[in-house]
Parts: sequence; C-alpha cells; structure tokens
Amino acid sequence: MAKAAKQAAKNGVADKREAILRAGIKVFAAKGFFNSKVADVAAEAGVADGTVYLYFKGKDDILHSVFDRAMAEFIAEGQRELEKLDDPAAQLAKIAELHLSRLGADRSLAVVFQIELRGSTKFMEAFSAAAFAEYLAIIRKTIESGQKRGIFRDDVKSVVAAKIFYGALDEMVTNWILSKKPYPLEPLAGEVVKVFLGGMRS
Amino acid sequence: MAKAAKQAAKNGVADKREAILRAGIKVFAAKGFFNSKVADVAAEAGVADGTVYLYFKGKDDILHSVFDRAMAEFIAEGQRELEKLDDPAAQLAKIAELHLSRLGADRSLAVVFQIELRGSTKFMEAFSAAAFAEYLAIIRKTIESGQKRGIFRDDVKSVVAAKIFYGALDEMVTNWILSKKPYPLEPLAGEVVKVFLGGMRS
Amino acid sequence: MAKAAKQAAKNGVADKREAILRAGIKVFAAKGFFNSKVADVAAEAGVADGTVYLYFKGKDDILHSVFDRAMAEFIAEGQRELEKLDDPAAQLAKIAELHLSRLGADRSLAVVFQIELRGSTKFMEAFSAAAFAEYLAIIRKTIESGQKRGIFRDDVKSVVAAKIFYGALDEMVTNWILSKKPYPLEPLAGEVVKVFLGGMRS
Amino acid sequence: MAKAAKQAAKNGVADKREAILRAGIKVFAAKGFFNSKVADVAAEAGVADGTVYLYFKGKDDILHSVFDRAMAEFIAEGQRELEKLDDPAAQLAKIAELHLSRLGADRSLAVVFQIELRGSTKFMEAFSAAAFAEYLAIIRKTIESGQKRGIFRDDVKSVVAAKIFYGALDEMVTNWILSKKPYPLEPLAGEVVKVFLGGMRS
DNA sequence: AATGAATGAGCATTCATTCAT
DNA sequence: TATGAATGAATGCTCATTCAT
Repeated sequence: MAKAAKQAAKNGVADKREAILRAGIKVFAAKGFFNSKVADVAAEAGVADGTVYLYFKGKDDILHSVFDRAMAEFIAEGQRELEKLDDPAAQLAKIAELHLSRLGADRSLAVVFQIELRGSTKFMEAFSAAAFAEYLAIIRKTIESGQKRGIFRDDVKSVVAAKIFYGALDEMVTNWILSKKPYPLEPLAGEVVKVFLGGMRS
Repeated sequence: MAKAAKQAAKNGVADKREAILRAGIKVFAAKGFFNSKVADVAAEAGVADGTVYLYFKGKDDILHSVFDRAMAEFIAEGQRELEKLDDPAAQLAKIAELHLSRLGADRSLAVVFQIELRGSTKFMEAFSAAAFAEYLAIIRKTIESGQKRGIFRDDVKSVVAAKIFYGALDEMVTNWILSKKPYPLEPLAGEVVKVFLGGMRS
Repeated sequence: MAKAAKQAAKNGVADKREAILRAGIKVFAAKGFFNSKVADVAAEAGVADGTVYLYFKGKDDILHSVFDRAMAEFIAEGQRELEKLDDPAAQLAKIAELHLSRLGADRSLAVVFQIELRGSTKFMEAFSAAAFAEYLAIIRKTIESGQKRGIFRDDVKSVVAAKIFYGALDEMVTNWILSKKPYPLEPLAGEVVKVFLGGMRS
Repeated sequence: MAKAAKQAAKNGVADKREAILRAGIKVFAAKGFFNSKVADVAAEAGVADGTVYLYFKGKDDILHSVFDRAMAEFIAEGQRELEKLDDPAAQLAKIAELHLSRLGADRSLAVVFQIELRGSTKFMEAFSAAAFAEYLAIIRKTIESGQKRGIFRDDVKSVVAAKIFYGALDEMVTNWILSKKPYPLEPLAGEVVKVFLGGMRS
C-alpha cells in the first residue's frame, strides 16, 4: 500500500472514530449516559451498531475516551499557555479563562463533563482520578510557586487552595449548564480570579 | 384501636419507609443509582421487593425522596442556625461548617449528593433545581447583607460570589469522597472561609 | 343465637358474597378478566382485598361462581317455563326469548358470558362444559321431542340442530355486545326462531 | 449482494417471522394467550426471546398478526371461490364448507380464533371488528342476492340471517374444539346449510 | 473494515394471596 | 368476620454485545 493510501486509510479510521466520539458527546449530553443506547450513538455517527465496537471496547469506553481526549487536549493547551507566562497570578487567570472558554464553547461537552462523567462512582474512581489529579496538580503547583515568591499567603495549604479555585470554576460551569437562559460563561473567569486572588493575597 | 397502638402502627410505617430510604442511600452510594437494583435496596432494608412500592412510586422516587428529605433538613437547620448570628461573615462560616460537617458525617449521603444525584440531567433539571436554588439563595442573601453593610466588596455580583463559595465547598466534599485515604472533612470549612472572606473583604 | 339473628347473619354473609359477585361481573366486563385485579373487585364491592378470600378461593373462583350461579338460575327458570308449554316449537321460542331477554337485560353479565368466560381454555374445558352441556341438552331434548311428534324433520341429528339453534342465539348476543349503537336484543329471538323452525319443519 | 442471496435472505426473514407466527398459534392454543410467555413462543419458534421483538411489536402483536393473516387468507380464498358460483344457495354452501374445512384442518388456529381472540375485549373492539365485519358482510350480501332473486324469504333481515348462519357455523367449531373425542368438522357444513336454507326458503 | 440480525442476560414492576391483628 | 400491609414469584421487554457475512 502506498504511503498516501495508508494516510487516507488512517484518516478514514480517525474520521470514523472521531465521528463516534462526537456522536457520543452529543447523545450522552442530550439523554444522559445511562439512557443512551449504543445504537443511538451509532446512528448519530452514521455507522452501524457493530462498527462502534471496532473503535471502542464498549459503551463505557466511549465515555472514557471523551474524557481522556478532552482532558489531554485541555492539559496540553493549558501547559502550552502557562509556559508563556511567568506570573502565578496571571497563570491562574489564564487557567480560569481556558477552563471556562473551552467548556463554554461546547455545551454538550460541558454537560458530559459536569453531569455524565460523575454518574458513575466507578468511573470517577478508576479513570478520571488520574487525569483529574493532574489538572488539580497544575493548579496546585501554580499556587505553590506564588506562595514561594511571597505573592500568595502560605497559611492555606496549596492543595486546599487549588480545590477552592477549581471548585469555584466548576460551579460556574455547572450553573451555566443548568441555567435556562443562556449567557456567556467565559467572563465569569475574571470574577472567580478576582475573588480568589483577593483571598490568597499575602 | 387504642392510641398507643395507633402510634405504634404509625411508627411501624415510618420505620419501614425510613429503612428503605436509608437502604437506598447506602446502596446507591455503594453501587451507583443505575447499577442498583430495587431488589438490592429492598434486601438492604429487610423488606420484600414489593414492599418498596407501598412507600415509593419506584426507584426514581427513592432517590428523589433522599434528596428532598436531606435538603429540607439541611435548609431548615441552616436557617435555624443563621438566625442566631448577626455577622454575615460569621454566617458564612456557619454555613460552611454545617455543609461540611453534615456531609462529612454521612459518607453515603455525601456520595449520593455529589455523584448520583447529578447522574440524571432530568433530575437536576426537574427536581434539584428548586431546592438547590434555595440553598444558593441563602448564601447569596448572606453575601448581599455583607455587601450592604460594607463588609464585603460589592464589585463582585452576589450571585457569582455565592457560586464561588458554594463551588469551593462542593469541591471539598467531592474530593473527600473520591479520596482513598480518609480524613476529616469539616476542618476544611475554615480554609474555604478564610480564602473566601479574604477575597471578598472590601 | 336467636333464629332471627342467625338469619340476619346469613343474610349479611349472602349480601357480601353477592356484592363481590356483582362487583366481579361489573369489573370483569369492563376490563376483562385477566386485566382485572382482585383489588378492583374488592373495591367495587366495598370490601377489603382479604375479604374476597373469605368467600371465594381466588380470582378464578369468582369467575366460575358468576357462571355457575347465572347458569343455574338460567336453567332453573328455563325448565320452569318450559314445563308450562307442551308444543316443542313454542318451547324453543321460549328458550330463545329467555336467552336473549336475560342477557339483553344485563350487558355486563352478557360480556362476561360471551367474552371473558371463553378466554380461558382451561375454564371452558373444566367448568363450563358440564353446565353448558346441560343447557345444550335441554335444547336437544326439545328438538328430539319435536322430531318424535313428527313436527321437526329428523334427517338432521338433534345434537347438531341444537348447536345450530344455540349458535344462532349466541351470535346475536355477541354481536349485540360488540355493537357500538345500542338496540334491543330480545326481539331478535323471533327472527332466529322463524328461520330455525322453518328449516326444521318436516 | 447477488439476487439469489438477497432472495435467500428475504426467505430467511420471512421464515423467521413465519416460525414465530406458527409458534404463537401453537403456544397460545395450548396454554391460552394470557398464560403463554413470550419466552414460550420464542422457544417453540427456535429463536431467542429478543428476536421476537425484531418481527413483532410485542406479545399482543403476535396474536393480532395471527388473526390478520388468517383472516386475510380466509377472505381472499372465500371470494375467489364464490366468484366461481352463481347460485346464492351454492355460495352459502361453499362458505360453510370453507369455514369448517379450514378451521377443521388446523385445530390450534381454530382454538386461537374461537377462544383466545375473544379473551380481549379490547382486541375484539379494536381489531377484529373490521375483518370480522367484512366476513359477515360477504354472507349478508350473498343472502341479499338470494332474496332479490326470490330464492330466499325476505321477511328476515339479511343482516340477521347472516348472523344466524355465521353463529351456527361458529358454534360447530367451538363445540368441535371443546369436544373430548375427535370427529371431522367439515361434514357438519352440510347440516348447517340444510337447516338454514330450509329456513330461508321463500 | 463494515454491517446489522440475532442473542439472552438482566430488571423494574405488578398483583394474587396470606396472615397477624 | 374483616382488614390491608406485606409478600415474592412471575414476566414482558430492552439493549449491549457478538459474529456470520
């Protein structure tokens, strides 16, 4: 097989996997993970039911893959952006901005993240723990660096402060999802940062 | 039937409903709502499968009832305690303390609240919205009263500040649940309050 | 216990059994035997669920008792009336008249007889056979007596002729039940007799 | 896919649906519709439980389909045969012959028609009404044509006469089903016709 | 790789019947 | 006798997954 053909095939593969992943996000967000049928996802993706199993181990795996991929992208982009900044306060502001702009740009993805991924204790324990911990760790390290520089108070443990920061952002997203009237999510980043930095100022 | 007997019968009824409710919390927390069988709950409660349907409309109704009852108790206790205090800062500290001590005292209930109740978009939209909004409203009003008194900065909307405060507390609980090693939850209330009040100081 | 009291008690018993029986006819006719709950019958009769079992062995027994009692009454009345008549043709006319007037007077009873009693092969085989055969036998004997007197042709077996006569009457009832617009059932007796006697004239 | 293969697949589908339909007739006849489990039908048909739902909406649908198909075939064959005859009397004789020979050839089908289909008032009202009315209408029209030709008396309404004729045939079948000793059903057609035509002779 | 017909384990719910009061 | 709360067996239907084509 020629290189070009291989690439095409690879793209084809990627396209199909991608389509199923997107369909999963859409369907899970709309009906909830447990109420969604694999057949729904397959139909939405425009493939046969059985085809789903060529790309994923099962229904759970679609959900996990949604999380894994989005989280990986999220973390990668975050680290790329953070490296450009030196000031911990500015870094936290960037994290908040990215967090809310990204989820605010894809309501379905946000629903899956805020609602569906938490519906399974098993999942939370087994899968999200690692990636999620990695995300929290990035926040924590940023805070620690601020504490070392004397910018942030250090009578609050960095790990606790990180949870406070993350929890505040997370709640913005959850409320935004559940709200009946639409409003832009990203601007709330500034508010969270304002209060948090105020509270952490040394 | 004598009064005493009537009372006994009433207690019997209450006991059975109560037993099913408790069993529901335990089972849902342990296996997740969607993975729990009505039979599991019945067995845990020590009643026959069919008996569950004498006290609840169905599986969903057990979950909803868990939420309704706990939330009602929570709000009632909260308001009772808040009335005793005058200072908004002290009131927020009390809310944080109650929030974490209550959920920290019943891990299963906490799991149901943090994990299972969110697994159902439908539920979140239809049921929790009202009671949940009421809880957020209590926090918001407390903040507003602090803003009016000039204690809290007013360049942050009270509704946003309330979400930040609630989100921080909520995240403490979620992390506590997911943590592999046990630790006391309530002490974190002080940390959250410290940072939040710092950030809201005018 | 005084005789009067005993009688009263007996009446009470009879009343309750009677009430359940009537309730059974009404409920079975309205919802179908298999779709009727014992609780429905009890409620309709104004007694507790458990009380039904003091008077009947179970749900089936109610249905059987409806049949047994109605059939016994029907046969008793029929024989009483037939004895008054001598002419076999007049006797058949009387049977037809009684058949249609009785069922035409109680639509619910008719529904139970035409529809519900046949829904159970078991029932048809085990119970109705006897009483039903008795009814057919009365018709058959009437026909035979006409054949002996030379009034009716005897190149048709009496048992077959009896089924024809009964079947014709039966169909009148079934159609009447299923008809959307109400009409008097009894007058059709004359038509059936007219054709049947015409066909049996020797 | 080649034409031959397509045809084979089509046959496969038809075969499976057909097998379930036959199994339904057999099982319903043997145990009664309400006492039959879908699993019984599936087992009898040699397919998995779930497969039944690929071909039928549910248990009810199997019963309805049995009726629809048999009735359609029955009416089609009847009309085909009736067209060959001119004499209304001969036509009625043919109807009787077909009616009894067809049901007499398939006891299970007869049981379903005579017993099970009537167990559901709903069914009788909603479904059978139309097809059943069509069958009665064919008989009625045949009688009317006889009345117009002066062969049949016209002091009996054709619709009533049709019910008498149908009722007589129907009763032959019901008795045949319930009879403990087997006997040929079809010969009774002649007896019914003999009496009916005698009664309708003008 | 892709299909989609077939599978069959799994489960919420109903309801006839019992029995302690 | 009467009650009605409690029981638990019974079952129609769904849907994740497989596999022959």
